[in-house]
Amino acid sequence: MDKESKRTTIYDIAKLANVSPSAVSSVLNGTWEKRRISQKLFERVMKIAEEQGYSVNVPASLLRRERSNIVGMIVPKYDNRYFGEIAEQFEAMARARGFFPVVTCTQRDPDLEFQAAKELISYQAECLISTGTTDPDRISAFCTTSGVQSINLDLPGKNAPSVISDNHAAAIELTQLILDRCAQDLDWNGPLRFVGGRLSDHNTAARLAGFMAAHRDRGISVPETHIMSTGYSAESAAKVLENFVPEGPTGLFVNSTISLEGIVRWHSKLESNSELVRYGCFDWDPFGSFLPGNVGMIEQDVTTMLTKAFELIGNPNSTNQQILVPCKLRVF
Amino acid sequence: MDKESKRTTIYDIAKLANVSPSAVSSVLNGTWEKRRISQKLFERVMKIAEEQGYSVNVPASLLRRERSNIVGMIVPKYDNRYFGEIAEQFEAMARARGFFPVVTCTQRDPDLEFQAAKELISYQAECLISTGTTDPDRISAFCTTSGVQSINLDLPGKNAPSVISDNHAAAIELTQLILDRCAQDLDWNGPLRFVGGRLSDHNTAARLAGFMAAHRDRGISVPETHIMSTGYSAESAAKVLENFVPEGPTGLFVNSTISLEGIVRWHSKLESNSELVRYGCFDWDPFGSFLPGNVGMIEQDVTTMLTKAFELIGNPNSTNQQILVPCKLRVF
DNA sequence: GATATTTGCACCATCGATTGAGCAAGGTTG
DNA sequence: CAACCTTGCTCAATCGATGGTGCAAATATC
Repeated sequence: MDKESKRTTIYDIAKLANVSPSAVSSVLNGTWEKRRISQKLFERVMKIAEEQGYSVNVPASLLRRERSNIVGMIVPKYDNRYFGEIAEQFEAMARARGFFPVVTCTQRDPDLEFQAAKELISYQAECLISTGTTDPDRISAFCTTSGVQSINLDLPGKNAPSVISDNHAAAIELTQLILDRCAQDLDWNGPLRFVGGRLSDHNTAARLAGFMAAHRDRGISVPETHIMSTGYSAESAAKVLENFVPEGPTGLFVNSTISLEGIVRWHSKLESNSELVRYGCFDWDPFGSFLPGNVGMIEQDVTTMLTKAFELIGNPNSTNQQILVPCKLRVF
Repeated sequence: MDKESKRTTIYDIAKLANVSPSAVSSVLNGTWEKRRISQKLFERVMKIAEEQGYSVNVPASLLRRERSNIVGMIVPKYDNRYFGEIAEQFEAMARARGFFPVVTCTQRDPDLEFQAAKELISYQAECLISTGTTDPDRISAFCTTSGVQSINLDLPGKNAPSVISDNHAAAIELTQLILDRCAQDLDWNGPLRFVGGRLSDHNTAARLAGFMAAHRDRGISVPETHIMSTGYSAESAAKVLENFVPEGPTGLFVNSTISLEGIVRWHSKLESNSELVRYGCFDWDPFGSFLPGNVGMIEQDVTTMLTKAFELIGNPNSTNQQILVPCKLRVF
């Protein structure tokens, strides 16, 4: 109880119960029956342990055991529903499977991502899930060297199995929806503009490909100036449209909720023709359906993605395949 | 490189470099100069360590050292900007201060909260920050027994210092804003309705007190039926208003973004008089300003709250005080 | 050139928990 | 009652890293 009092150990309890530390250990870690400790001693030790507020020293325990049960996850941001849900569900699912989840947020910074990965491995994580990581291959390579399993989520990599959304298919659906609504509401047939994201990133590329394919299917050609991918931030999305004043019907394919913030800001400030704007967004937000002009959003299937990811954990013969998970189109 | 290859240890490196493990250890943990290891040996060991992809076994290291530098945080949800920012900034600030942050999300489940707290302590966390915890005192009590510092964030407790928003003052401001807008836009003077949250929870109580005070200041009495606190969920907020059809001007004080979802859903489905509704929300969301009828939101000052919290860490003579942090009113 | 000092490392106990091996007391079997 | 089994524990090595202590070899001092 002193400031100086160290946490109680099995040795303290052993002394109090007048038994050996190994007996205490087996009581506290559940192997007491296998080790033929009497019920009576079990109860005595448990009582003392509770009185003393004992809790295992996990690091010490880890040192001796073979498995850590720690599963690490790297997430870029917590500022949207998608990553928030990934983190939340990952933790819940990991716990349900007897793992100890450790999630860390790396701000889309490749160096921080790598650094955090190394830290998680230092803490003896058995598996590392890299979510939306800018440079997943560097992390996977390091994991391989360290003998740690790694899995990519959301963005694929070459050095580890990847569970990602079927961006291409969903982008086609979303593009069709926006085009349909533009035709229906505005009597206008595109082409749409593609806003947000990074062309160098796999997901943006796949979505853009779907976007183009949907246009191609309808015989609509998209001028290069309509591809406005300037990164993942509300500011850059607002900026790229700053000087764009729609002179007639306009349709936008918005690449993320973070870009959507910029779009909505731009849209709300339009002095004219704002009612001639329709857009859809790849990613879901609970307030999305109340935004004027928003015709629908893509909700990625986090539960299925994580389920697939957990199926890979501890499965050493998994190849570096890409597992595509279909998305859900939410129509407003 | 085998599946079976254990991670490389200082002993492996020692063998390869033909030196003692303790020399390797001091090279790798930075104490080599103090321990008078030659520059030459330093370089030799570092080279081998890199080639072998060595990374410290933190648990083993922790076992021997006195400090773990682990700071744990419990967060209820990642489904809104407030907690998302808390988690994100906590991690960044902890890293900047040389700590290893571990955040875990406990779904507003008191048992899970307690369980997670115990786990974090087992992992030798030096300090535990309980954010928005239903039963913080139970956790603080356990921390005290275990000799671990604990700090409450967002919701106060009696057994540990608490850093919380000045809910009362901000609620007064928000209530005044909504009342002003109702008067201005609708020529109507309240009383407003108070929706969402739990009356048993300190923040809801403080906000309600502010809400009532602002009404009292203007000589407006609030009927009991206007207090509609039915918990933290969009469903319950929508449900409590399900059968309420405004017959004239209506003003709402919404207690959280999660409740706001329900409110907006209700509002968007109104068949008449929806233009006679004004509301404000205690909590900020980037899409909030685009929601029709929303006159303003309270943004809690996460950075200041966390700064205060970090000032408490390692400060044993901190009393179980409540530190109030002012909020920012965002007017739309 | 003898002594003192510094340099450069190795040795070993230790942190707390785990676990294979071992052993004494009591019980069973023939 | 001897041989054997079961019960109920204890002993001691071990996991990987750390750091106090010690000790040769190299260098400096007079």
